[in-house]
Amino acid sequence: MPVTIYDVAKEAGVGVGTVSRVLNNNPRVSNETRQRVSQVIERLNFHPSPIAQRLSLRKTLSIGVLAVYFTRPSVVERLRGIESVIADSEYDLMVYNVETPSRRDECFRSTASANRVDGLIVISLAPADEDVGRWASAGVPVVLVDTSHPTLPCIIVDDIGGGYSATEHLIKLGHTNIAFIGDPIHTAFNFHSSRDRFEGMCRALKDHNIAFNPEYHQSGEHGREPARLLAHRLLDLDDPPTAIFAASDTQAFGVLQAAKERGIQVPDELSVIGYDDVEMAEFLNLTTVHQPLFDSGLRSVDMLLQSIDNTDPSPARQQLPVHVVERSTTARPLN
Amino acid sequence: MPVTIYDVAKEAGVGVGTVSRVLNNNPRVSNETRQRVSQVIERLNFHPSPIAQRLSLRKTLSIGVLAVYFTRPSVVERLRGIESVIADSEYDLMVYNVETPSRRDECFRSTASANRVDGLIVISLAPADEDVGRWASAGVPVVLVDTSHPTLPCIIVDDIGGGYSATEHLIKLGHTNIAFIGDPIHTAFNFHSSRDRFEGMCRALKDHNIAFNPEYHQSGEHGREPARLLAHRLLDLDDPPTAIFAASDTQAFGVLQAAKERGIQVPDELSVIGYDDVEMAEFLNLTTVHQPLFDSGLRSVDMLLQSIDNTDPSPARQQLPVHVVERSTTARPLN
DNA sequence: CTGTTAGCGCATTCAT
DNA sequence: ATGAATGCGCTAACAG
Repeated sequence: MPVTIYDVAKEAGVGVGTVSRVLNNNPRVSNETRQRVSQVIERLNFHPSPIAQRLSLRKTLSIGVLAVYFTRPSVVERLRGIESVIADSEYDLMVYNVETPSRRDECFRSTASANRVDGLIVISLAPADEDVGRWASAGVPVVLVDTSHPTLPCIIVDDIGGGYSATEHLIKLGHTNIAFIGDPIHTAFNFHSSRDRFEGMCRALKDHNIAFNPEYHQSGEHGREPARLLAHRLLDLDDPPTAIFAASDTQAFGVLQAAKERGIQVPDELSVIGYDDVEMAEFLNLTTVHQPLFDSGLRSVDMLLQSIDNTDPSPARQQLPVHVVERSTTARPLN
Repeated sequence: MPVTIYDVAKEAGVGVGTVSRVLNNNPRVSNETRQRVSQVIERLNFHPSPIAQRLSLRKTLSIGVLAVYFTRPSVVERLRGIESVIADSEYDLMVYNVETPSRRDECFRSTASANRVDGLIVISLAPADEDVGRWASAGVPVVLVDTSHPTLPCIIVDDIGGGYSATEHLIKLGHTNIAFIGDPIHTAFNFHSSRDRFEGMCRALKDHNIAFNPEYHQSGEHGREPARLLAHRLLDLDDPPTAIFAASDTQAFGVLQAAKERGIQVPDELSVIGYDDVEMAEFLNLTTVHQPLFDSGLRSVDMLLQSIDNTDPSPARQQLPVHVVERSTTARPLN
């Protein structure tokens, strides 16, 4: 039913090889026949079958993106960066959303067989050596975003540094009673960012000789609502914190909500700082740590395309900068 | 380099046909050989090449989703619905994000050649008859979401009804000075939802014998910031509205921001109602019109898969219900 | 039940 | 410069 390269060849009175050549802008074809063939292609509205091309080329012409909770604002922003460069390439974008460990394993496995994707971008998921081995032996280039592995190229942000900066910002304002709200220590996906940001906080505290009250460390499922509950718990303390550092903007929003519910003024009675600088952060005037999400997606594709072309196996490692964006949820403590 | 079906066949001492049969659970294989072949498949870690399968089956085994601004909260939610059912199917998900008319046209065209996708879901973009014709002649099933066409199956929400309900909610509260903030009348993509919601508003006003002040109709680029500016313009009026209906939650957020900037109390001095009920709406206690976004994605895939299997050309048309969710940004007008 | 073979639509030698 | 032939990896129809 669909028109094939043979139809074009016959109609133009040439061989399929010639048609293929004009299709691929191969210079080894006379201008005259090129014209003629092009006309026929146009007239027959012929489009080469991507699938046949792929089989013949032994390439899938598509790159896969493996994301956890691709509905989260930060992930969406990364995806947008990825899509923006893929759109201008010859590749198709295949999205795999994972929300359970089993789904993750399935995705890790299925992408590791040849002929599925020409390259893979993994966001925030830490692959095991075993997974990395499978990709390697299948010859599938992989670049990691917001996660890392010794033998894989990756784009990371300095979460420890970010946590440090956020805390330092608070300290310089005069806070010493600083609390932290983050993800559980052990998540199903072994996320590291919340942990690292907390680590950065601890270092900053230590560098400034501020003792950390263990009660000030609260963690729970990622999300606004859990964070709201944790904030209440913090505010219920005999000696409540004067500032709260949330491991993500989403969680910071929960803190804001809790403060509002108790009639606690932000930033006068309580300073709040988040992390990510998602779009809503600006709207809510949330002081937060900005990280280049869109850019991280962008760069990951660049790296991937590069490692697809070059067989250069240099496991590059880019660390993107972060900086705190001061808005109106942080201020000097009252007394 | 990759292990093929031939390798398996040779290793197992059978023909490729047999291997193919066990691969596809064809019953015409003795249990004994099935065992043996399976073992070899396992041992060689063989995975059939999807591309070769596709070429042979004359199916792409992938479905495309064409979305505008897939970073918008409402779109993300739809995508999530789509992905959730695709993940459990044999199909791959290819995402095409369009942010310019030319990119849209390119996508419309490229998906309309056979062998690109087995089916297509188009979100919020209104295809021209010409496009529809191309898909039809290429034999590509298409289902529309949040947009429609006489000859295509589509999932829509009752935007007019939603606009009507939102307005009625305001009217019942006692408002008569009701303004509207929406997208431009003519957008690059000819979006209809904002228009329809406004239409619903007009009908409600008319049914309640309330005259509409033309000055109360403001439209501008979609987004929080433009909406904020429009809200200020509204509030600058000699006879400012006591309630504002925004065509989307994002725009309602802009209105909230403007009110805050002027120290206008919401809902006491100004009622605000949005549309969509995105996640942030709940956080901000925004009264809004809820529409089943996730569900719309879900259903669209169901319809698509169905119209891929059945050659049943019944252009189904599902209209999903909407309802206003009353939270804390609407109240009786002051006087 | 199972092996063999002919496509699927295109890219690519290899001759010419 | 161009046509013919071969292969990409798999499915399905056809023999046996």
